[in-house]
Amino acid sequence: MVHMKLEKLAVNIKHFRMQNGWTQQDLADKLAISRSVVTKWENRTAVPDVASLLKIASLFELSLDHLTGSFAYEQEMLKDFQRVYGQNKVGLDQELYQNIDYLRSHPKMKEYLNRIQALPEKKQESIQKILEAMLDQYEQL
Amino acid sequence: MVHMKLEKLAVNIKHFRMQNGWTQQDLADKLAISRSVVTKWENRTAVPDVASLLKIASLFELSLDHLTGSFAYEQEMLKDFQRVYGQNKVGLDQELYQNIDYLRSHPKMKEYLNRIQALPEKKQESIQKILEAMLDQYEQL
DNA sequence: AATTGTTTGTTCTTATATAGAACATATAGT
DNA sequence: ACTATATGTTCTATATAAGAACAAACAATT
Repeated sequence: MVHMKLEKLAVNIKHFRMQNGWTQQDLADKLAISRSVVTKWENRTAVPDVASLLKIASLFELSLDHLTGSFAYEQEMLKDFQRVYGQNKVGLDQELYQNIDYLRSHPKMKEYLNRIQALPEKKQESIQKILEAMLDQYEQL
Repeated sequence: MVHMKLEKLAVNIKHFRMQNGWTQQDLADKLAISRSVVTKWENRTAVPDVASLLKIASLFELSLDHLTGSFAYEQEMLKDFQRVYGQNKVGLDQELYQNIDYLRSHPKMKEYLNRIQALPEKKQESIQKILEAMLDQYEQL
C-alpha cells in the first residue's frame, strides 16, 4: 500500500514534468526507463525507488523535500510566519502549515472554505456531517 | 542496484540511529519492520523504499536531503521563501490568514481538510464537486 | 466527421530486489 | 569464560516494480 505521505510525490512528478513541457516519454527517456513506469508513478500505482527519486529530483532541479512535498524547512517557515504575523504567536502547528500549503495549491478548496466560513454555524455543522460521511466512504475505496 | 548517490544514506541512517542511542532493533521496532532489514540498509545491501525513507526522516526529524546527504535544499528553501513571501510584503494574503484562523477555531474542519488532502486527486475533485453543489444550495436558503 | 498521430492509461507477465527467519558472528559486561 | 546484547549473513518466499503490448483519450488536420 502507498504511504499517505507519498500522495504528493505522484502529483509533483506530474506537475514538474508538465511544467518543463515534457511528455511522460520525455521523462522516461531522460531516466532511461520505460514510459509506462512514469504513468504508474504519476497515478500512484507504483512508487519510484530511492535511486530514481534522486534522479528525478536532479532532473527537475528540486530538493527531495520539494519533490515529495515533505518540506524539511516547514519549521523555519513557520518561524518566519510567526514573525510576520506577530499577533498569532501560539498554536501554529506543523499540520496547519500543511493546510496552508494545500490551500495555496488548491485554490478551489480555498474558495469553498471561504464560502463555508461565511455560512451560519448551523449550516456549517450540517456540511461537516456530510463531509465526514463522504470522507468515511472515500477512504474505504 | 545501489545508486552512487545513495552511498551516504546508509551511513546517515546508522549515524543518526546511534546519535539517538537506538539499536537496530529499536529503529526496526519504530518502523515496524524486521531488524535485519535495518542492518542491510546500513550496510548497503539494500535500499529502503520511499515510504520507509520518509518514515526514517520523520523519526530522525531530518529533511530527506539531509538524510540522503544531498544538500541541494538550501537553495530550494531560498526559492520557496521568495515564492511564498516575495509576492507581496507579507506574502500570505489576508484571505489565507483568515482561513488559518478559521481552521484553528474549527478543528473538525481542519481534520476534514487533512483527510481530503490525503485522498487521491480524483477523489478530491469529486468531493469538490459535491461541496460546490452543497454550497450553492446552502447559500440560497 | 473521419483519420492520423500523439499522449496517456491499463493489463499481463517476468524479473528483481527486499523482507523476514534462522543462523552466525561479534562485542560488552560480570 | 560465559551470558547477554547487538550486529551481520544466508536463504527463501513474496511483493512489487519494470517492460511490452494493447487500449483509450485527445488533438490536429483535412
